[in-house]
Amino acid sequence: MLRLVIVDDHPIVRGGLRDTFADVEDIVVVGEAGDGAEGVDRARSLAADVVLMDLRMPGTDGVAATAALREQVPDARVLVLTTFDGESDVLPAIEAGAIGYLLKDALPDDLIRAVRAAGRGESVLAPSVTQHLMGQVRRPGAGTLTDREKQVLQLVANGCSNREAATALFIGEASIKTHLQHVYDKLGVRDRASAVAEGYRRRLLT
Amino acid sequence: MLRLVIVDDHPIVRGGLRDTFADVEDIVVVGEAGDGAEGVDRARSLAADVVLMDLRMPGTDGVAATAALREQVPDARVLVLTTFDGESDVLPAIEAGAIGYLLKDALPDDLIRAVRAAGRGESVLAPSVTQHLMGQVRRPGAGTLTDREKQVLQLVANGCSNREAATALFIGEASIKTHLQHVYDKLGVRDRASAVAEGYRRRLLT
DNA sequence: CCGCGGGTCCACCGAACGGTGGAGGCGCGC
DNA sequence: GCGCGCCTCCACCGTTCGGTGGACCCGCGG
Repeated sequence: MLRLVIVDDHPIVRGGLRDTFADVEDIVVVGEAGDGAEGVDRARSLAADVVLMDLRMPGTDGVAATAALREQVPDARVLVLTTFDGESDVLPAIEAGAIGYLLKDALPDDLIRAVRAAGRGESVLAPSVTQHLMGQVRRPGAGTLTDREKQVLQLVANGCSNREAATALFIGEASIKTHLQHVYDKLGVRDRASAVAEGYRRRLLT
Repeated sequence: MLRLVIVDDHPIVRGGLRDTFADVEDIVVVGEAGDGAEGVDRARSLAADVVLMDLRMPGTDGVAATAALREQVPDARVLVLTTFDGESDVLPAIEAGAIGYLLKDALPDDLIRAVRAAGRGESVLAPSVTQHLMGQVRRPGAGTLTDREKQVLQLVANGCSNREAATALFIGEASIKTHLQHVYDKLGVRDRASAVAEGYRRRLLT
């Protein structure tokens, strides 16, 4: 029997999750919490096996709570369940010790399977998260942009369209597009805006 | 008679500028330099009235050279002449003490007029630069994004399309577009990528 | 010598974005 | 009560972007 604690600031969401596990024989929801700090308390006092953790919450957020849990309740597995695959949340959450990362658009069955997997110490990631994570891990050789790619990204950050960047570097627009595609692949993003964001996060841009 | 010094790392560009001023009666090009440090020396030893300064150069760049000039040769006016309106260069250059900021696509006549204006201590800015600068100065009330606008920008930085951001905030796609338009206006940019860049530069994003 | 990575370029397509000019609702302060 | 800022939403349009699957050239090193 897996003892599950739900941490989410929305009562509606908590209700939905409780329902999801209501008639699952091997899982019992032993507690709930509306913010991170409360979640850590509940998980400890109720000896949770698995904690379903939302990330964006008022007060102590999910990442901080996850880190605290790993320290204070090492036996509890944290399964992140968040609304959007804000790529920026994935790494912090996993670094903080989350064992899995699902999106709230997951099917109930998937969620149940993921909780069981978490209970066994296995990792379950949403597909899009997996992809993003691979982009990160693929670092050796892939996390590093070539000089040209950095140049192009910098120009894009400075407001250049592809055409303008092409003029700036005295090359064709097609080459800019190719470079940007490579940048997207290496940074694990799908558009120029988030590529710029990643560029700043990784201190590639000024 | 205005004594002009040209600082640019490209000999071709220097040649073109020399030609531009060749038959201007009230301006004489008294010296050239290929990098910032050299430019400061020349401007001092040749008693320059105006220094045409490129920004991107190997070694001492234009911003550093401008700052050095303001200190060592306070009588010399620095007129920045750079290739692209990389918005990121405008503020540093002006903070460093440049009196004007032109783009290299300026017409020769505009350039000549700008040098004369610089000699008189007047400021000349390229139109797009002016706009960007106003976006900066318009800070009281305009440099500050509303909470909603910051939320939208953060989502965009995290890789959301307009549609995804709309779903995330439980509002319509049209509202996202409106918010983004306001963000563009306030930050003085024209697309989401450079909005994200500005967001990081102004420490609005994480 | 040949592979490989980096840089350059091509064509095509659907989708997304940016620009414009509106509109209404809400809360706040004067 | 009225104005104003903020948030929400609409339609239309041209442009740009992203995705795909190639292609060639060059320099370096095995």
